[in-house]
Amino acid sequence: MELIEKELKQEIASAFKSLFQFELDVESFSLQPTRKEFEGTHTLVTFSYLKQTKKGPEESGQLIGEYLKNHTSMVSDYNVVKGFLNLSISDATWLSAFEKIHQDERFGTLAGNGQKVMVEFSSPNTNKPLHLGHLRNNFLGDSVAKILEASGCEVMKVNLVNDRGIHICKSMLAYEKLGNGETPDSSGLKGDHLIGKYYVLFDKEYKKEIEGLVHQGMDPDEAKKQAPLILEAQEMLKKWEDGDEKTVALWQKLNDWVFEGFDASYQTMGISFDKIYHESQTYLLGKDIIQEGLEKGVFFTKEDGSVWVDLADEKLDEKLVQRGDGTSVYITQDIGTCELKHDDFPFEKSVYVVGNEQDYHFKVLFSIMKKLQRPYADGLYHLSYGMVDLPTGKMKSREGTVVDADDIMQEMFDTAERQTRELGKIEGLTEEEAEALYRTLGLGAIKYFLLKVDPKKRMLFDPQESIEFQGNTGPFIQYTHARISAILRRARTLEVSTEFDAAGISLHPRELELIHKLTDFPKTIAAAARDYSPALVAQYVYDLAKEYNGFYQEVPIFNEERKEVVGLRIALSKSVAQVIKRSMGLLGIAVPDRM
RNA sequence: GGUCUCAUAGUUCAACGGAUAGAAUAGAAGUUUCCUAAACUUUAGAUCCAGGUUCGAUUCCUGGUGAGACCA
Repeated sequence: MELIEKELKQEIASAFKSLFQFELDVESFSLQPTRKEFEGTHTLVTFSYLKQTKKGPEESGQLIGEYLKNHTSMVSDYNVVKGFLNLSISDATWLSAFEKIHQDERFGTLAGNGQKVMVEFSSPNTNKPLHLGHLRNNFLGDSVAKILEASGCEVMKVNLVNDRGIHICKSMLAYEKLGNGETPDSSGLKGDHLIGKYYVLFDKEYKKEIEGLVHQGMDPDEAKKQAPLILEAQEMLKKWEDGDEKTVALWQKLNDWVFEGFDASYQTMGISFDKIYHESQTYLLGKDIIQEGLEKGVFFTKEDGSVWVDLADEKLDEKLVQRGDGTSVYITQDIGTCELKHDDFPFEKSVYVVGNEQDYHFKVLFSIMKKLQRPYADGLYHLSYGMVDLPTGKMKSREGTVVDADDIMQEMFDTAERQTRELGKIEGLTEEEAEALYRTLGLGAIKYFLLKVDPKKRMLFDPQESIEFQGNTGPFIQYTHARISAILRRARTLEVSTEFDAAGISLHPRELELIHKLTDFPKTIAAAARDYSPALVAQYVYDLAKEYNGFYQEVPIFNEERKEVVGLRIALSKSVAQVIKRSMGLLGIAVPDRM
């Protein structure tokens, strides 16, 4: 499927066999792209094979290069620089590879492999709205799911909502005690924002109480535990767990508002889930598995009755899995939920998109599942991502110093609108079309910005400067697509043929480079799926778009005198547009036909 | 105290152990009678420090420095 490269590897393997009587494993060696300053497109590093060839690096390269040139029509030329054998592929080979791409509507989609993969992401708390960190999480999860699907997996996207616990009780308490009974309708606030407001309010009042107690001479740590508000919140949590009607009703009402708010945000983001789990339904799970673990000797009990697992041999220390009074800790319900998820959707792999502050937690969880001998334990994967920093410092939701997800997206839409108007690009568009375009561009910008960075690294988000529409950005790629669409429209009105005759054409270096990039698409999907890395796709599509812009600038596409060449270039443009569209689709980004 | 991440141009990001460490942006200089200038071309600028492994280290190992997270 990887066209050219795979065949070339086979030719090289047979060269090794014939020249050095050595069986080279086609899977185990890789070719590198040739650096720009040298002739050729594929490079074999011969340093690695000197033992097999029993010759010097340059002589080995010469021998292999000469053999390939004489024995296969694929290789048109070669050159050797030190231990690097640079190969040039014949135009005919490029053209026939391109012809396959051009004719394949679904080019890049890998054949189904029957593998089931679950991807869990988003996982919001219902006491506050989504923020910038959630955007990175949501876009990552959504994109990884799409990439896995394209690589041939059957994917199920799930969201585990944290809708119970002390933090929700804080919002509930503040709403009841300090609120005036306002609703999303009466306040004009989205449900999640309304509840978030009370969460911040709780914290403010709570801090006041602590200060007061400390002022009276109480130890600060003690004051945090003794403040009346926190005691009340704990009382409320207990009532909730006991099923107190009034408390549950309040909880239900506020949660419903929050979910309405979340749904609106998800819709704006353009993401969806196949299934939603609620912690209020799952928080008691896992206890039976603790029992099972005790019986199997995976866990052990301490004097106070608490249950532990010893992971010292993995440098993970001892970890509590159940308290002395028999109540659960976080990991208990995660063990149970993991099992539940597998019962619902018997996956080979399960990906958790969760921030890197939980690295330790997931190491422990996965280790426990292995010790419990779950057959799927090896397929569990924590897609850990770094925090998104702001220039002003850390985000703190309790203090209200977060960048709100809805606000950011709105800001992006506004920026897109302003820039589009400034460039005078809305002529001929209806109001709705223009509005849709702003959204497509704004969303493309923020998604691309968050996805192009290696997930595991922390990244900086500067609302003022970071989001640009020039350079390595979503809109740059979207623009390239729109530009090609314009060319294709023009081609139709001119009734120029997009057919091409491969015979006797000598490819322009820019064309060759473009075809080369196109043939890399399936390889990119495979790599991105293997590493769970949308960043690889982003990098790929940026390179492709950039290459196309260079091509566009340098090579005339509409040329009345050489129709057959023109046809080929239009066909090439069409394939590039198609691959851009598919690649951006993997990132969850739409590409407009005009902008 | 223990464990885990990260460290690259002024800034934001790249680089299966490979060639002269790439982009973008900000800076300097150019390109629109011709398919969309949200574009293109030219230019200047970087691997935290000290060892080790080898034909070759930004990458792997050890120690240090700095930033961050987690565990009790």
